[in-house]
Amino acid sequence: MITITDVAKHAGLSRATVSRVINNRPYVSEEKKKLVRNAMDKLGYYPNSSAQRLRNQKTNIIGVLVPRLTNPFFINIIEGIEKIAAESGLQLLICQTKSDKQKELNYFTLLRTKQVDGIILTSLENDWEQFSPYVDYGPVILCNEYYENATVPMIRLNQYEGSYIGARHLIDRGHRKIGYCGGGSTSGLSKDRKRGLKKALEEAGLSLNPNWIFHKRYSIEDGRELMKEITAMEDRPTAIFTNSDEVAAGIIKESKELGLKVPDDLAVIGFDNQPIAELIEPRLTTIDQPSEEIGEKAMETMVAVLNQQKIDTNLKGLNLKLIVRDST
Amino acid sequence: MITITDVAKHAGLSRATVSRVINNRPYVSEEKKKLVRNAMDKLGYYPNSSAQRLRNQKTNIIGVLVPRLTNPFFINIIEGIEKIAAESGLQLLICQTKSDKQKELNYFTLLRTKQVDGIILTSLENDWEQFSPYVDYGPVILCNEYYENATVPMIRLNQYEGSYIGARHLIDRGHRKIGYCGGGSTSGLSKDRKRGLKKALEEAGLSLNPNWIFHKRYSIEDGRELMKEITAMEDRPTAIFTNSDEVAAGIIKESKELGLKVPDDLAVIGFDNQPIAELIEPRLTTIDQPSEEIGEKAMETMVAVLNQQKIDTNLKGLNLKLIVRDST
DNA sequence: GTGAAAGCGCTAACAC
DNA sequence: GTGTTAGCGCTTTCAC
Repeated sequence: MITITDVAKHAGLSRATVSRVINNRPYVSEEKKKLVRNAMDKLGYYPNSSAQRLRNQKTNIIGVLVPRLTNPFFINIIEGIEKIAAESGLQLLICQTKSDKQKELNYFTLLRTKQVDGIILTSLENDWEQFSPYVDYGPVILCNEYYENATVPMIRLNQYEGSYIGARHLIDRGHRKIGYCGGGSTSGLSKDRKRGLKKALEEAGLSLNPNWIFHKRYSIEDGRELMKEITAMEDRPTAIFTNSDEVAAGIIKESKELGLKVPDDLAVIGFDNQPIAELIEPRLTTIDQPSEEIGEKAMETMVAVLNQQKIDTNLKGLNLKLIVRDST
Repeated sequence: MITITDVAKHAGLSRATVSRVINNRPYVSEEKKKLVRNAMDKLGYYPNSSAQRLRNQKTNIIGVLVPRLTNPFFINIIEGIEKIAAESGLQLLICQTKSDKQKELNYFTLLRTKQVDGIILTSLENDWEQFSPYVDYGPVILCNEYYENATVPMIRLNQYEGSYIGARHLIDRGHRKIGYCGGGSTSGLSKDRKRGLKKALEEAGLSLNPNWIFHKRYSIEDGRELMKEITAMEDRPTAIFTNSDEVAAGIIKESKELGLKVPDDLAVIGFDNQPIAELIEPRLTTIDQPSEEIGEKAMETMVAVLNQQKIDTNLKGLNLKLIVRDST
């Protein structure tokens, strides 16, 4: 392996000077700079990042926790994060929690072992109480998910509003028996979505039937199962509000096998506005989330925090948009 | 920050002994082991990985290059890679090349700056000639894509066969005017897919019409554009063989807007067997690829290489399977 | 079994 | 402007 010492020798200079050139530090004459550059080229020198990291006590890597890579919504967030990261010369370490509490917590050792300079969380499995002790080991930022009482910066969407306009849409379409398929965790997002729905129902003099509340459904397959469950009920909702386009797509797919018509027999509203929402038939009415945008904001915030800038921890949420298509 | 020195002091022992305990080395008495463990717990000590990496001259990180994270096929490969990586105590650094030649090449600096111990490539933008000089900087393994003349281990699928059975299926259905939408790069995969198609055509006394060959289409949007192009032709194919379910889905979607019937006006065959293939209507006939499996094999090979085991560079390809649904 | 000491490759005071 | 030197936190001879 070629080291800085080799380059120094080859250029007839000291390691300090070579280091200055590598890091674009001032106080090096053009002449010596050229000498160093030549030596580096000739020897094919590349600085050893482990050594740099040990010396500088930072890695320039940010850990990004997502539930799973199969969900386009999180890929979009990553896209936004990556864009800003690249601009700031930071790398990403992408970690799948698989929606597992323990895995999520374990990834905080990245911070403790100094493998990353900070962590961005896009989903939350644990309660804030579980997290809070880990937050001392380095900057942590929440992106998408949030807690009311967390003390770290949170980049969030206006889930309460989003859920409200979705529910209103169903009510305006004449539905009075509305089911809900949502997270059911203790996070702010999860609570706010349910709150928004309830608010809309209440305003219309309706209430949320406990039999029509379904938790922890994420995938297309989950959606299909859910549809089977619903079909088996005596008293069925006429519309269902879901937490993701995947679940909604599963419901629609299964409804066809079951010989039921969407939206006539069951109206379905998704969440995310993924590509699949356009592809499936009937096309999915859904709530569009500016996912890439929150990714960008989260990373910008991380950069600010790493630069010791003070920032507001609880930023106001961005707005969501209802996309009306054919499933409602 | 708590260092090994702190732990040593606290336990009243030397740093060497602490290090032995951390790394489960023999020749430490149970008594002292306990002393060290207690000190580590009490102080909340975690070893600094930059220091470990510098000292050990390895990172235990493998770089994985994929074109983009939005493609489920590559996510599946990653899933397989990750499974074996976890078992071997290795971490993954996932990198998107965005199908950019330069970006792909740039990621090899990860190897040169010792940020990763090895690289797994799942797609190829550059020719083998471009790559070969970089291969000296550390272990490189090809997974999915391959070159005939490459000197690195290659985990591959039997693309020639896969393409052949797909084309045969189309021919058996009575099609004589078959279009092809494929990579068009110099990689073995790209060449073999075209070869398999040509072989099937030849056997049936047909040939590939140059007007019906389309390159570099990857996304749903690309598929829609492609369908528009095809529709605008005077002499149109009656069936099209695509390189991915996304493109195929785009074709189907657009055909509906255009008022054309799949498969009657145009039969479409996909590649990958992604979730979308089941969801879209008509459901997609496609070639199933054991993507997770090649990911696993690739990582197993990487582990073997890192352990200095000799391995065969050009392993025989795994077989592909035709899934017949409604689009053909 | 245990410890002292050297050194992985790099950067940054500090001296000149 | 440039070089000398110390040290980031860790592991591993080598001596005892």
